[in-house]
Amino acid sequence: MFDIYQFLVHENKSPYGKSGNPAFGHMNASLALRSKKTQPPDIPDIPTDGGLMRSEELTKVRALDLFADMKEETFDVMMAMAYFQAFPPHLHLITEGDPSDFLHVVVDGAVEMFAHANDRETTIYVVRPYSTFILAASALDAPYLMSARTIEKSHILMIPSVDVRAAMHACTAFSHAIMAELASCYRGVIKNTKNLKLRNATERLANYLLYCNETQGGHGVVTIDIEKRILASILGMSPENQSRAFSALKGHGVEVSGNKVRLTNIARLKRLAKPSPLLDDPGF
Amino acid sequence: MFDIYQFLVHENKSPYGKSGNPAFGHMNASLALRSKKTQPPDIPDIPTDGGLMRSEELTKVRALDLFADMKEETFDVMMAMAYFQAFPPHLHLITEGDPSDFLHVVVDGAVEMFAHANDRETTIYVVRPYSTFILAASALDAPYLMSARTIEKSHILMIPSVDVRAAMHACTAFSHAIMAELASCYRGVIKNTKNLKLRNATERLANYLLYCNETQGGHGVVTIDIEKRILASILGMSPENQSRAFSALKGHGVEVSGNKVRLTNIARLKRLAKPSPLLDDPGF
DNA sequence: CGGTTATTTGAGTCCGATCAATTACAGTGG
DNA sequence: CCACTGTAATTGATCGGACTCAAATAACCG
Repeated sequence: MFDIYQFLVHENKSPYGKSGNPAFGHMNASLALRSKKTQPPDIPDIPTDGGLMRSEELTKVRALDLFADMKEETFDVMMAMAYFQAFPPHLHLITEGDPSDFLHVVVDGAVEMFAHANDRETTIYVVRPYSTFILAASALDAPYLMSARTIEKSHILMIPSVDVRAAMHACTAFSHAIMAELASCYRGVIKNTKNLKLRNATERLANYLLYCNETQGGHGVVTIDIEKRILASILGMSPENQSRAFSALKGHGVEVSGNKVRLTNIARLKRLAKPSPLLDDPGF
Repeated sequence: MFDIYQFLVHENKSPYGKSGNPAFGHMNASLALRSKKTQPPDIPDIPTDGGLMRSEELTKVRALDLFADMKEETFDVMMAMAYFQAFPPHLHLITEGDPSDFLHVVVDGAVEMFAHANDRETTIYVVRPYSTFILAASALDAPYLMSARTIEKSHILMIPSVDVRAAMHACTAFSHAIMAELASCYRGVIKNTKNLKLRNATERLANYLLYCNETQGGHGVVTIDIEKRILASILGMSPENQSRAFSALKGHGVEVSGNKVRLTNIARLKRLAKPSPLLDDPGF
């Protein structure tokens, strides 16, 4: 299902966003070769453990909506062209403007999608397993509109875009699945836009907490599973402002300590947040 | 080609947006029946002139990227199910949350797409001929995420979503075209998001003017072909603020009078606007 | 021409960003 | 185990961009 909270955007001028391990922060990903077809850039001085997915992982990838209905043969041919690779945290994976050589599937870890203009940086969304990113660019053979970096140590499956397009022509079910995925992504970004423009910072944070509560069992105990700095980015505010938004929510049944949040009065919080399926529900 | 300036968003609390002919402003569209299959809502007390497209119009529709490669037969079958309808200005066409019964093709006029939340209204984008709207919802059989109203008297072709989906299953070329269109739309909204978040109001206006200049011959004479109020909405600012942004641009080679704008120093304006293909170029 | 709507201009306010400084925290190495 | 280091998070103070409200002017339309 599609998740709008992966599609919230933030202008980020602060120096925070550019941190990371200086040994990796500004390098491109190294890629262990596993196929003959497309040659990925090979930078051998970064430790990696490229190789085969475990069968459990492959099963989960196969089960993605995007691939679930693919013909066996098409899937196998496409996967034979793919690379599976481990990346350290804070590694720059792709750069906006570059040609979209690969469709990426996050199998483990987390990847931050972001963009630049002027001298500002914006986090667009965060991708977690199991899901794909830059499908649109791959499908159109167009340049990336966003850059990507790992947040944590991550395992990523990289399928050459040419092979994705070949598979799409070979298998109707796959092309329909791509279509559905893109439609869903489109709607996600539209919802994100509505969220950003129709709600203020505090309302956005409140809705995010309510959304987390839903996905985490609905018991009023929420764990924020990304850095607050990135969450602020995702929710479209500065870290300082987010801190103040949390304070503002204390009067509405929200208790924060570190990355744990307790919602003690969900009805009250909803009165403030006014959640709407046309804005918040994935898959609506 | 895809146009990001149809995908700029604005929070609009002002009463301006809700104006229009009071006789039509809050009614749903009436539709003259032309086919047996899907029954559109029929509100006969609004004058309409539903009927057949002129062959020139049909040719233009057929030439859309979305339909150009369709099999003759599939196209004809689908079009036999469609309605062609004239609507007066400021007529409310569709409402967010409603099921997406039709794919709309604007053949003449202009349609404003907008959305609500809390008590605010946001204009998402404007559709002009020849192009479609709410393809994503039609393809997924999902509810509309946006509402739509005519800006001017408009001629709109309405194709029942069920027939769009049937055609998509009957014709691979069509499903691929839908896929490409959705990918392009997705990228447009991402660009819009970047535009909104990485540029301030004045920069957004400056880039819009540069974009208009490109599409209108590049001679430094630009006509703004929508109400300034709606443009402000499209560019993500209040009308008042837009007025001030125009003033701010006077020092950068911009002369405004009514809806005519002269760009007397394009290099200077570009220095301010910093246009980027990853943000401004349709089809990039 | 008169009435309506759109645009502009001005004044004041507020939300959120920025700057600066402190506190909290995680990882590192002694 | 505890300083040391660097980053994240919070807090306070200030600033600025954009919104709101109000009113005047301009454009539009019947």
